[in-house]
Amino acid sequence: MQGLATAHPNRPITMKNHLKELVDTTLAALREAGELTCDLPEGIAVERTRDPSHGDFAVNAAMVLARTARRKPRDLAEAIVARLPASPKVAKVEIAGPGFINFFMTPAAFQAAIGEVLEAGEAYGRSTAGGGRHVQVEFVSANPTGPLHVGHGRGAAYGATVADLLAAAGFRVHREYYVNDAGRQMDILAASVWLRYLELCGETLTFPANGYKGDYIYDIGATLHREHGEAFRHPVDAVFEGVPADEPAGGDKERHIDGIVAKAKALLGATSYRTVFDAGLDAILGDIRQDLEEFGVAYEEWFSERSLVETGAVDTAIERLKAAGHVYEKEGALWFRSTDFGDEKDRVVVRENGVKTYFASDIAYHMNKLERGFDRVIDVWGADHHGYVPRVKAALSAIGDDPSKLDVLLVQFAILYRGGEKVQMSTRSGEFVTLRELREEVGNDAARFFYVMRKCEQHLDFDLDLAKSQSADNPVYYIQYAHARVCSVMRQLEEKGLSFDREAGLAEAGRLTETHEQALLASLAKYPEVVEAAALNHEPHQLAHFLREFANEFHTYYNAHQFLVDDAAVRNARLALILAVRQVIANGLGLLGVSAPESM
RNA sequence: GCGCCCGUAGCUCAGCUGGAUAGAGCAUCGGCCUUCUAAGCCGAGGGUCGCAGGUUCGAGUCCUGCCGGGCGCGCCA
Repeated sequence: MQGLATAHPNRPITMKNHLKELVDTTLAALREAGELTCDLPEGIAVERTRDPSHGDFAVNAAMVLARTARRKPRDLAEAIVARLPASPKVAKVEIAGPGFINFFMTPAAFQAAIGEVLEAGEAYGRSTAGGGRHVQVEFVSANPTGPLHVGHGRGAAYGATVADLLAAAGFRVHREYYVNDAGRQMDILAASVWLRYLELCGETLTFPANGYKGDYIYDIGATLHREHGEAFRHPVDAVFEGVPADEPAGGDKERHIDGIVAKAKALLGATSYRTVFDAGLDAILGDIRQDLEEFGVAYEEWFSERSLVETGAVDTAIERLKAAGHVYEKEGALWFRSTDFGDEKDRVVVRENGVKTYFASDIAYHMNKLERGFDRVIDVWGADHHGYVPRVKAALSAIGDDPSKLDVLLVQFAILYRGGEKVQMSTRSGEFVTLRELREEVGNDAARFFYVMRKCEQHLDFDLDLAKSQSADNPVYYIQYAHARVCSVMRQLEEKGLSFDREAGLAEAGRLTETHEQALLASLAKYPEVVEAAALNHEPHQLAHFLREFANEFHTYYNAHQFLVDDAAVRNARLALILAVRQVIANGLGLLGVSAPESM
């Protein structure tokens, strides 16, 4: 009853993989015997059937082989079935339709899942598909110029879940946040903080149109004022003297803000400027870290862009592009000829004014990633950055790295709805909906779940009312409720003075003959396949959908049958089953970053 | 104009990388609580998979061309 010798006690092989092995063995045997002379084409797969009358699994090998082997699918199917090794898990094999080989699994094969789940516990669903390969997942990486908003939230939930799924699938995962702590936007932040600070010192000024206007800038300015007094105070006249006019005054807001940044650096001097700069960076980055931590999102590394600049990595990257002959000068700027690698236009790496572009840092960063020896590098970006993918891959190609090691996963926008109406978000006025506000409104569990409910390339309609509702309509509560119900049954067991014997339950698994029970057993066995597929395809929504359906199967069972029955054999078997259900729900929700409450 | 993503039931979406008769939830209508939590369950109706071609044993899925929606096309990040 324990399956084949290939099964590891703690890492039970899935039924699907078991059948795949049987088929592979058979095909190899056929070739050795000379019955099959052609090579094996791609696409031979074991699939779950949709219709139970077709068995539990189907293999398409005969149809896929038909053309290259120049034989009729049904003849091939018969040849395969004739050589198929016997398995205690397989009850019956049939050839059907155009040449499908349908497998009917034994009840014992399904019942074994309960023991496997309870034995593995939290580890159930983990696999070694990743083979310990080292994969980096970089996600969120929002500029530390303000709090995370709801758009970042989706990237956070998605990236964290993809990372956790990959870890569950046997990859070594390195989660990383790229901190853009260098560059113009950060200088603008520092200038914004400084101006608010000057206001607190008593200066009166017109705040730049292009400055950061959020309330948090005041807070940082206030902290600065509290800790350093008037050490950084300069008269406004000196600050604005010679600075190009701002946009509302008929000027250019970009030139205006750049002028103020230059003044800040000049008036404050390097050391003081750095203090102001760091006050902004540290406050905002600290806030982001705390926000993500509270959201259940953890990182192995916070990688500093500034460190790339300071170690000369950016210069090295440009030198490598130059040495490879893919750089030229035009109109005073230094260009990377990315069109040689499929990009639609060439890109500037060093501007006319001598300042390196963000893209230059990013080339250095991705070079650095591959140098660190990751087998795969995954970037999770907002979909509005999709135009950026070709140029990064072009840069990797240009310096002789392998661009296929980089996967960029593009996450579409999340649109919030409240009362059926779109929630307006405008970053311009500084009045955006922050991730923290969202978490406070709907809770971490609903936020994490809703964010990954859809494929990443699908626009997400985030219904705030639904996320908050405590009803069956809300998939999060629906799934959590299934978990809580099992816990409740176990509490009732004690209150009623009844006993539960797990070993007896496993031994009596043959008593689980109801259709509801068989559906649950099949789902228990399917769960590891779902985790693996969700991980390899970077599709957390597959797991979310599975859990919704799985919870439905449980609620149906709950309503149809009593678990705490007098017949001890049946009771033990049913309780063992629902404990396994509880374990799978807890494991699945855990991978999604959602809690599994014991009572609701 | 060019590029990327999306188009499946009234609404929101799945569809396991090309398989067998296209599925859920919501909404609508009709049932189920003296029994382990009704935060639940059961049933019914609802479809030209945007349109037109093509590839093959087989297409919602792959290719081409249109149509519609979103996003992007800076010496910004």
